[in-house]
Amino acid sequence: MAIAQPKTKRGETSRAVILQAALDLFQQRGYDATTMRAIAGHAGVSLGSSYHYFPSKEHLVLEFYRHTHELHAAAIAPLLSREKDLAGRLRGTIRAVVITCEPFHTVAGSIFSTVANPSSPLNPFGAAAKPLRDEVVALYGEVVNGSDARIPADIAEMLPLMLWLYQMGILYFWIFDRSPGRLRTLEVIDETTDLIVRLIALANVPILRGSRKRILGMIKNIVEGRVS
Amino acid sequence: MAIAQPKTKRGETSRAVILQAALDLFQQRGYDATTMRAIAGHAGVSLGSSYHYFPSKEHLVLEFYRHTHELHAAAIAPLLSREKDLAGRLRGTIRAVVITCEPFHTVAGSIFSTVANPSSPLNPFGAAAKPLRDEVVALYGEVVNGSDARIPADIAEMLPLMLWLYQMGILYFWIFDRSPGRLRTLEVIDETTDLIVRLIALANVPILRGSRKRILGMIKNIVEGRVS
DNA sequence: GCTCTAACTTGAACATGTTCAAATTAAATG
DNA sequence: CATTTAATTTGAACATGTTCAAGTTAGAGC
Repeated sequence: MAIAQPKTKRGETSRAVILQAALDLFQQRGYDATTMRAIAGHAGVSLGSSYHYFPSKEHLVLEFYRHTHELHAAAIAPLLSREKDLAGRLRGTIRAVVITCEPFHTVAGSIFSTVANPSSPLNPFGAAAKPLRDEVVALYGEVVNGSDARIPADIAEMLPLMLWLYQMGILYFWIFDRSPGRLRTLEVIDETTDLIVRLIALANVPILRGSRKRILGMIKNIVEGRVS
Repeated sequence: MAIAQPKTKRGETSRAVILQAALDLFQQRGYDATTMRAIAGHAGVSLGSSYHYFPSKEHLVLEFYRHTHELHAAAIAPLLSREKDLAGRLRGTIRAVVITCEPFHTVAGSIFSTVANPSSPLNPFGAAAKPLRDEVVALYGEVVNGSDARIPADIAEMLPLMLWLYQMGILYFWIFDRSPGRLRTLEVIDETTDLIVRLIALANVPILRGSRKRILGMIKNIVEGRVS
């Protein structure tokens, strides 16, 4: 059940070659059409060997996610060091998510369901996904903190986590998007990022103070029980 | 692939007995632990016979949902004819959802993932789920329209659909909720329903007019491409 | 170089969702 | 009642994720 970390050169090679085969096949054929036997076959190892390094097919998906996250982080590095406007940073970051994931669009649907499953070890709120989740949330922390926007402290505290959630929402929309070039998703991104920045600015309006406090308090309360 | 409607007394009986066995076993053992062979066995029919009436195990889940929806609708009927306050109607309705679903809490997790899968015929945004989805949205229409709240027309138009989405969000929270008596979910319901009503009232504040129009326009735009 | 142990590898076996061609049943038709 | 036809039922067969006991390999300790 526990993931066996390779303790040998040979083991490392095996793990790497299995993972690479899995990534290739997922991308080529999609999640469902990629059998564990095919992965093992392409990797040149036996079926049982794959299970030595990856306790289940789902665990290979987690690596898949890590892979796309690294692509994404690399893609937005220039933007984050150049752009200071919050809306620009946010829009660029989220656009880069769907652009990075575009080659995996056909895969994404079936993967999403395994990930949304609360009883799956991979679900985004669970323990196994924590390291990756923390990385993504930290990335949004950088998006927020590197901007010249002046954001109230109580909002700034929760914002990265909420943007991570927002990103998942966009991805879910993107999965369904059949428009050419995924234009509809890009439109929605432009509109929502603008809106988010606008709402943050509005949060200081006196009449909204009360609701703002309540919303933030509630989110904090909710988050503590789940993503901790 | 297409669902075979029974055309005989005998066929109707078979379908009913299979469905009943499935509902029982799902509730007793959960989705994953209930095998198609067990369902067939308990129903006293052969494995192949089950597939004659239900193209897949997932299709049995849809019937499970319909079942809980009917329980829910019956449970809130008295409330809807008595209570006129929007917050009260909303709170009571959503509370009734989680209370109705409580016996299925252990099942719900694994079911959720099959339903969230965009490639599944059962995903809430898809065609197969439309009849049931329409019923639920209509129910929220009744929650809204039967209240004495004065709601701007543009909001009233979208509100039932958004409340349906809100209900799904609550259910997703509820699935994770391990607190005794599922108290945390009930708390969140109380807070969020209040908040929703408050935000609807705030939507008329002049400074929010612009954002309100944009948000509603965007939601309308999004919804048209998916839940149509 | 030999031995021993832990790491690694293997493939058969199992469980379960799904398919399908053949057998059976029931009802309509004459 | 006999025949025909469509509906229904069946269980074997298949694909695939997963497990596991047994075999193989490589490196540490001497």
